[in-house]
Amino acid sequence: MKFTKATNYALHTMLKLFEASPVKPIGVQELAEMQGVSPTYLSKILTRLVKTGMIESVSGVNGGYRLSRKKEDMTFLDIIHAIEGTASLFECDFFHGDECSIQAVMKEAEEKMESHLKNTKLTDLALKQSQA
Amino acid sequence: MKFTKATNYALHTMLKLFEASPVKPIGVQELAEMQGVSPTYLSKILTRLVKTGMIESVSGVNGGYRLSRKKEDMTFLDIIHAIEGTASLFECDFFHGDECSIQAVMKEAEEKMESHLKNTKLTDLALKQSQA
DNA sequence: TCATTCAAAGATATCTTATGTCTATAATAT
DNA sequence: ATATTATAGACATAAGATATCTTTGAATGA
Repeated sequence: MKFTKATNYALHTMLKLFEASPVKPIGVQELAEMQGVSPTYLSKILTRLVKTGMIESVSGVNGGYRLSRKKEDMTFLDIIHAIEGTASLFECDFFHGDECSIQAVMKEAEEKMESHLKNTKLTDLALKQSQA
Repeated sequence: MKFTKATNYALHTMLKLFEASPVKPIGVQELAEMQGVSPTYLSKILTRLVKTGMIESVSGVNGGYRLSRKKEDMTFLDIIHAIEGTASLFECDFFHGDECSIQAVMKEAEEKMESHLKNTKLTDLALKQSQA
């Protein structure tokens, strides 16, 4: 079990967009080069962020991507869910009488992780960096 | 990102062994049938638990598997690590000046989950079931 | 209007991992 | 000895990750 590279690309791109102008979009070309990944592949990842409404895409000359929401709202969990999906990390499909007690524990554990990711926003990270 | 089915098999098997006799082993045949998985495949999974010292195997007639440690010591995290490995769930291999701040957040989140899995033992689960 | 510059979407390719099966081998009890 | 059982290794298949390439469509600037 591992987070996908796509999630890493998404997080780094979001951080970059966060630090950039909220008006002038950044082309996928530049974003991709920055991370050593092909533009078309990154674009495919970013399209998923567009669909969740976290970023906007602008076609045409001088187009690209920029944040769409208030900066303060962007949580790690939002970004991760957009890429990895929202399904539970552990699913027991055996037939038990009622709910699987093992699954209950796994779910609790997952919620601890998600809670931290939900409470951490891009803002927090930018703040951290400016302090360093 | 998902936990593997192998982890689910391992957890359920451990719970079964936990509830069973600490002396008389249970054959992989029975354990496999219980979960609708082939004996050789389950055996491959259980061998990893043997290598970490959590369970013992007994060859030959009336052989099988049984717990090897004190029941109170068995944590979810031990079992999961034995199957999934202990590597971090998120690894940023980009070149940043110092540590990647995104990775730092992800690591914290993972530790929240691991903390819960480390503090939850098979004992806790058995207790829960007897109460229900 | 027209050419250029972009993102979006679809088809396809490759590699890795998950999820097994099958067979041969070693250990053990009767 | 023989039947039973775990172990190990080779092998097979399917799914997911990680892309690339090409076409399409939208927006802009001239």
